[in-house]
Amino acid sequence: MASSIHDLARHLNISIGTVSRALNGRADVNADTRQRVLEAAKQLNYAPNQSGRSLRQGATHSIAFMMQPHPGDLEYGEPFFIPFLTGLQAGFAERGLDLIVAMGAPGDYQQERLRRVVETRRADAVVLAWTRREDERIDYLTERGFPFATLGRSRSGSTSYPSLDLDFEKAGSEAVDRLVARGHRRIAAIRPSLDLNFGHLFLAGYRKALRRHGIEVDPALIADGFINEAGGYQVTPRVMPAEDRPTAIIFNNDAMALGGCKALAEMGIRPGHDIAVIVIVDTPLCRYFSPALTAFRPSLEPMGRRLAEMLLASLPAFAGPEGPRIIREVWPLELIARESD
Amino acid sequence: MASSIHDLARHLNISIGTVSRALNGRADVNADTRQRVLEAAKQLNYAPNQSGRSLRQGATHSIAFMMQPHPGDLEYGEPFFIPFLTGLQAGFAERGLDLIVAMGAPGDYQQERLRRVVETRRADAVVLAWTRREDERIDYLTERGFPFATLGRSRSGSTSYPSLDLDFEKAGSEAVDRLVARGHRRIAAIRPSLDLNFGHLFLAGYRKALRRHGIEVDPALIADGFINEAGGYQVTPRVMPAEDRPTAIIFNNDAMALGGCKALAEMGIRPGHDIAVIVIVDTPLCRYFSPALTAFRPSLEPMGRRLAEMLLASLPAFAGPEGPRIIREVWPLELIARESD
DNA sequence: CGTTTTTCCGTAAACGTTTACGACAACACA
DNA sequence: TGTGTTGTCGTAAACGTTTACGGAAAAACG
Repeated sequence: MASSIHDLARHLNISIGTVSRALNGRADVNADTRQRVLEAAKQLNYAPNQSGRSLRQGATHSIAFMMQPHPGDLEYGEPFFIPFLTGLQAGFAERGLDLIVAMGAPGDYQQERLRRVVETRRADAVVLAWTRREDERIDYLTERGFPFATLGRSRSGSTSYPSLDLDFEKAGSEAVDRLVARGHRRIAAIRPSLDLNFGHLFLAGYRKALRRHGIEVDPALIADGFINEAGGYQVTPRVMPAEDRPTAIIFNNDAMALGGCKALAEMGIRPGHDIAVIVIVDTPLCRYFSPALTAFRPSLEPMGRRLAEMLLASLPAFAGPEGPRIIREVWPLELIARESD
Repeated sequence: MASSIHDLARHLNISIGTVSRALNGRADVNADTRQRVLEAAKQLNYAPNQSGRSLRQGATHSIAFMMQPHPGDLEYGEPFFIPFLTGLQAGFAERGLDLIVAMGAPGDYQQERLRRVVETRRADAVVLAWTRREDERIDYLTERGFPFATLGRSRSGSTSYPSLDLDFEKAGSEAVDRLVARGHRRIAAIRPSLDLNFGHLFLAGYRKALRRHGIEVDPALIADGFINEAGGYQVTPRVMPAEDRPTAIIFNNDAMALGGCKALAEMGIRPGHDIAVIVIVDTPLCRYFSPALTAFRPSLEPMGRRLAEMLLASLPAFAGPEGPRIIREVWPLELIARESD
């Protein structure tokens, strides 16, 4: 059915070795021969069998992005996703690598899927997202010596891997600054209950800024819940006591913000009127919500592209002449002022 | 580094053939031996090298989903995506198949990427989305004899492949019925300008329903544009003439609807008050938009799961004892009444 | 006990590549 | 002419599996 390198060689009356060398651009092949091989390859539309190549070279020429829908994403759709992936794939494609996104079932935290990818050598490296403070995936990969990069930092695995993260601490801090400048003193914070690292960073920034402004941190104004709309809906009322209510809320996640706003509305509290709302990571939903939510926006597509570069720079096979190096970056979030604060 | 079947065999003092047979559950291996092999495999955490397996078996054990972001998706995020993929991956995982999402750059219509996947035999079959009326990808795959299934129908490639589609014709028709029942007579329709098949189906349903109600189809009330927010924004004014304006609009796409509503708002026409709006494919954005948009909702996760089943049923290697069969289904869309109509 | 069947396992080929190695011819140089 | 160099190509091994085949031992059977 599909043509192999043997067909090509037979068709040209030369050996498969020469065909392979011609195709791979090696120097020791006559210019004429190379030309003939390339033409014949196009004509028979031959492309080397990936399994054969991988087996021989010990490299799959593909990078796996471990993607794990959270429970609730089925209704939500995770709009964060496509722009980042588009950049990531572009960054790898430039170096001839395929991006494969490896999915698991929602909620099972990838460990099993990750092991499969690594142990069956389906990819040459992996990209992790949703990093946790203590992340067993990172521990596993470092222990196994398998190359990877992360979107987000972690305390696991020291700092011996490339990582690209957003400055959630600064964003949390800036959100407080902005609210305080507008006269707010009682500011609530809502974040995911998982060990997700950005939740910790955000809260650190929030706390620091409050102290800087001489405002005492009130534990009653901090809550966490499931990282989805239902989580926000469920947990928001907890930071809205009957008396001495907060006048502002910062949500660490867009889905939680939407659920939270629903809860507020049901309590008769109008976001943007009776209470100020700021969201840390902007998505299209923040823009279309009513009132449009003030939010901090990441530049996802460039981030994807950059993380691909960073991972490749750490791999001996792809690093430049100066050798592999570990790059770690923290990117800013840009405040998009809208109507909700 | 990574352990091979040879290591395992040496460790157990048996031949690699026996190891392989034990691992693959063949009958001709002693129960004791099998037990020992399985334990040793777990202990050395051995998993068969995929490249080796694929090469020998001529099968990659993976299915490629061709995903192609449209221009504009970088801001939009395509929320359709994750729920469908989650179901798709679940359906394949049950049969031991990996789903790999093969991405290309935005806008270049996959043909190149598809060829690469097929010719380098990176997957055993592919799943196509965004089918067009005349779809060169389908032509290519049928001509090449490469197995595939589609989300959406097409006129290409006869009907010799499994396909799962939504009943856009019925939805278009029901949308008109609903609007007419509420007293509307001048109803505009906006759809994507690409040859996307669902755009044709929608319009057919729209036309049929109008005629059924004795309403003449006015070409001035039908327009098409880019399938994104900018497209909707740009094209909606064209169906809003100064006199004899439509009192309702049906959008064939959520992103276009959001852009269209923005254009309407700028013209001083309030969706849900001054004009009725219905969207054919619901996404979370329709729910959160203000006014919340009445829309037709697909059940994406079950669709993904079902399409996986259907593709597998068409493959000799996975079909049941009754042999492979081509299943084609059309699923209904459920009307979610909200505030905009 | 002899013969047949069954159970279990080892051997070796094959999948499609890439690449180290060596061979051969042509050429340059002294 | 002899020696070394360069350019080009063929040969064959190797990557890690799976599997057809055959054989030896054990079991079943008469």
